[in-house]
Amino acid sequence: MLARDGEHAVGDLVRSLRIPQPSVSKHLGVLRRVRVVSVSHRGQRRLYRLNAQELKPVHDWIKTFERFWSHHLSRIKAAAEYKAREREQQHHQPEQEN
Amino acid sequence: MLARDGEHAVGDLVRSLRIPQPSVSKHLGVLRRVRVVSVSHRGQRRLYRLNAQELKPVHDWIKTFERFWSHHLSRIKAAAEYKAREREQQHHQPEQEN
DNA sequence: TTGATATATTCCCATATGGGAATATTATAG
DNA sequence: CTATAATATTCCCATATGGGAATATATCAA
Repeated sequence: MLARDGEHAVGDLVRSLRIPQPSVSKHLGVLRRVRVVSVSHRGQRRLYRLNAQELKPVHDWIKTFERFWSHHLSRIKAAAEYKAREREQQHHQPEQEN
Repeated sequence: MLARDGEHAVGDLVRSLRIPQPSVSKHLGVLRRVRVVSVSHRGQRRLYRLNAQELKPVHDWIKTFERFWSHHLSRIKAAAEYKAREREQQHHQPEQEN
C-alpha cells in the first residue's frame, strides 16, 4: 500500500485502493515509523508522500543484480548455468529444487 | 539474510553471518517458498543462490523513484518542496511530521 | 551397519502486521 | 459550543517470522 508520487490524502487512498480507512491508516502508521512515508497537515487532511530517500539503499542493493535481467548475454549464461545445475540434480521436485 | 552472488552452502552462510544454523535454515526456508532463492543438492550440501528474476519487479518499481536521488536538480527541487511544506505546518513533531 | 556432517524441522515463546468493528482525536463549519 | 468530516488508535483474533533448544533427515566415510 503505497503513495506512488506527489501527496495523497488518506481519504483518496481509501477510495482508490478500496481498503477500509482504519486499515489504510494503520498501514501508513507502519510506513511512517519506518520513515518510508512522511506526513504534512493541511486542514483536517493528512497528506502523505513517499520518502524516496529511504528506498535508495534497497535500490542500490537490488541494483547489483541488474545484470541478471538487463543483459542478453547474461541471461543466456544464466540460463545455461541453470540447466547445468538442473542436470546435476537427482530428480527431486519438492518446493522447487532449481 | 541473503546469498549475495554465486552459490552458497548453508554452512558458509552460518559461518559468515554468525547466525545459528537453525535460523539460517529457517530464513532460507522462507525465501525458498517465496522463490527468492533456489537450491541445488551437491552431496550432503545444499547450495543456495539468489533468484534475481524474482527481484526484478521490485527493482522496476523502486527504479521509478531514481530521479529523487540521482539528479542534482531534482534534489534541489525536492529539498525546496520539503522546506516549503515544512513551513506550511504548524510546528508539530511527533513521529516526524515532515 | 555405524558414526559423523550438513541441513531441515518442530516446539514454545515473543513480537509485528493484517482484518473488522468500535471508539477516540483533530480540525472545520455553523 | 456543537455537529460533522477526516484520520488515528484500540481491541480481539489470526497468521507470519524470529530466537533458542532439541530432534529429525540425509549423506558421506569407514
